[in-house]
Amino acid sequence: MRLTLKDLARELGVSTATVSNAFSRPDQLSAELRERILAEAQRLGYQGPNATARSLRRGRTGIIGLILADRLQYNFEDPVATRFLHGVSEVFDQQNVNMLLLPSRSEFYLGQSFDSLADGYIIYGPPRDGRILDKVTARRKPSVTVDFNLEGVRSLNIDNFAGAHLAAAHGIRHASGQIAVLGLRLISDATQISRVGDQPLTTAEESVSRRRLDGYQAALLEAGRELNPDWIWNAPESRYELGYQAAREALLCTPRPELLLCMSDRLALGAVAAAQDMGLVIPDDLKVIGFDDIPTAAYQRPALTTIHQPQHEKGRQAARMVLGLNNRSRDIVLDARLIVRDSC
Amino acid sequence: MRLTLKDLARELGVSTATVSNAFSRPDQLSAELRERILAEAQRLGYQGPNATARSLRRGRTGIIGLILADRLQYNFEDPVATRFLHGVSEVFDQQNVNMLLLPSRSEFYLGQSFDSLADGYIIYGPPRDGRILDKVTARRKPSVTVDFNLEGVRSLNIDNFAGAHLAAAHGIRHASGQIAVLGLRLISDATQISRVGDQPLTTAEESVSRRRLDGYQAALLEAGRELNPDWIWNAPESRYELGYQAAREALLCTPRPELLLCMSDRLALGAVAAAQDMGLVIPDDLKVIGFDDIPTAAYQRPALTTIHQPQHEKGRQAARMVLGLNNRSRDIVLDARLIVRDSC
DNA sequence: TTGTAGGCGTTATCAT
DNA sequence: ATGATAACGCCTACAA
Repeated sequence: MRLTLKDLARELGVSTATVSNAFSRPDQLSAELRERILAEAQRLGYQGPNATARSLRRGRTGIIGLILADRLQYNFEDPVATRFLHGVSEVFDQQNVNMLLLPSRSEFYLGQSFDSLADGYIIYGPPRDGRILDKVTARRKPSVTVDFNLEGVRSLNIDNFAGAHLAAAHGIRHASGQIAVLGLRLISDATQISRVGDQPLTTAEESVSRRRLDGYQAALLEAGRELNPDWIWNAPESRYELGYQAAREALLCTPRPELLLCMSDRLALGAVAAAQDMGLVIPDDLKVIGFDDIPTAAYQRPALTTIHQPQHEKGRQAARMVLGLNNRSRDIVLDARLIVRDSC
Repeated sequence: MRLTLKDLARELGVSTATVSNAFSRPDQLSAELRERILAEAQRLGYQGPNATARSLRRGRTGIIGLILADRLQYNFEDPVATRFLHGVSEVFDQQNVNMLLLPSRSEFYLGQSFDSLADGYIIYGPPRDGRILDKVTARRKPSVTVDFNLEGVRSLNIDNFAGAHLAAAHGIRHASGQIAVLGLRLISDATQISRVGDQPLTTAEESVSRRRLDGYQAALLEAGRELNPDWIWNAPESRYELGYQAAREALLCTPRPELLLCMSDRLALGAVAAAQDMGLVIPDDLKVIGFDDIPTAAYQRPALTTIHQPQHEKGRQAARMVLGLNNRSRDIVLDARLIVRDSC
């Protein structure tokens, strides 16, 4: 059987309170007694207070939950997510906080409700199932939404509208012909590439991508140009292959687009490959602008012109917000900036 | 004040047991009553059983701890680690298991002992502080060590010796001149690049890298050649810049090495860049072989010849082992294989 | 099918 | 400085 604090107390002939103090509040007992207790614990193989019991009693666990919009694995695959997590973990590391990774599969929350284990939540992207959000907000624990907004919860975003605006404005300065957009999650529940046309789009509140689209459109409008929904493609996920596929479709249309505005670098990199495989030269025959500024965007030849968003810093900020280390502003919006390289 | 199961029971005029069953064991009560309870819970804003209390009572949490050898952030940065986590999370996703990421900072375990929260552990790489391992093994929970071995704990490794042997054997078939090794964590507590010389090395038990070194040496010996410790450089971490720096040092020596055996692809990619910056042409002037086969190794020009290790599969296996889904063999060793590309 | 009650292992409060 | 004791919120025999 497992040793408990009580066993140890009995063995030593002291009270459980004292043993507890020996581990958790050294100032409450004499150094000498504490020493004796710790030594005995060591000898008997007692590993310290049971974390579950302690959490129950104390009302907190030292764990922050990260609710990830996508499948868990996606977040280890996509450099955008990875860099965000990297930033979060940097702060958690410093603060001795544990990170519980929670996918947003609804079975999880609706059934098991492990969620109450965490002292707070970072919600990275809008969960597919909205009921999860209800659950989290009902807990009234410190929470931060990232890349979307939720009534009554602090949020952290980049300025997607402005970023997209920069991209489009730069793009049309260099391309006068047809423009196509490779969008990301513009349509709920899509599972494959599709031309947007008259399908209903997500709203600006719930989606980063929609705000990017609005940014593109505003810039075009200001230049007296227009973006027909038929020239917008939607990808359900930010993946190279989907970018390749969508770009291929777009580039086979007439008139062939001269500018591709892509809502992620991974889509853009796929698009570049597709163009090259069709014998097009970038940026001469086709200009491509990405979004995110992932590391590969800079390595790639031609290097990708894109919008930089500070993912790592975003992660750090999110962590600081949820831990209450950042009590200044309520909502935070970080800047996005244009990085001009070779593709446009 | 927070609602508890008891409050809900009182409100409804039923027993706490019934309410508990409504949430956790639907078959124990009439569908009708359950419905009523759930509805009332919804109405009052009761979010389901408190996870901490439930865990205390049940003795398990549905959480698996991942003890990461390095700083937490390193694991989101290094593609080798990332792909491993990706594999783990794939299985956890399916099995409705939560993943608690634990860095191996000792303060954590020695003081707070949050560790007992987990139902089991995957220990990815040897923690810097060995006492952590004592703590974990003392808990007697299902555990798996990855990339190292620990008495009494199931382990998962790739065949590092064989992999390195393949690399070296291939290398000397194409290069007859001087050979240099860019090693990884061959020396404990190193914090920067250093030439190994007569510094003491880690043992084969505790380190992947040492087994790789043995593999290199065995292959060279079989070919009647030798590897002088003066031609081995050590990097404390697998990073591009360290590879660059070490390679630069090595390539400035006389005779200039013709073959670089690198213990990670990131080191190798840095080495390639260093060589190119020195005006060397790969593979004509210098041959480079990496280890890991990270995605970039294939993209890069010249594409990197390297040893493939199935990181994703390794993650899946580790997850299956710790969850007891894999009751066949005790220890597992996965194959590594040579991928010949352009750099050698 | 539903209710009663003891205990999971701690820690905080209040005595002594 | 140390001890006694009552929670923390839930689950599960067992009884009804």
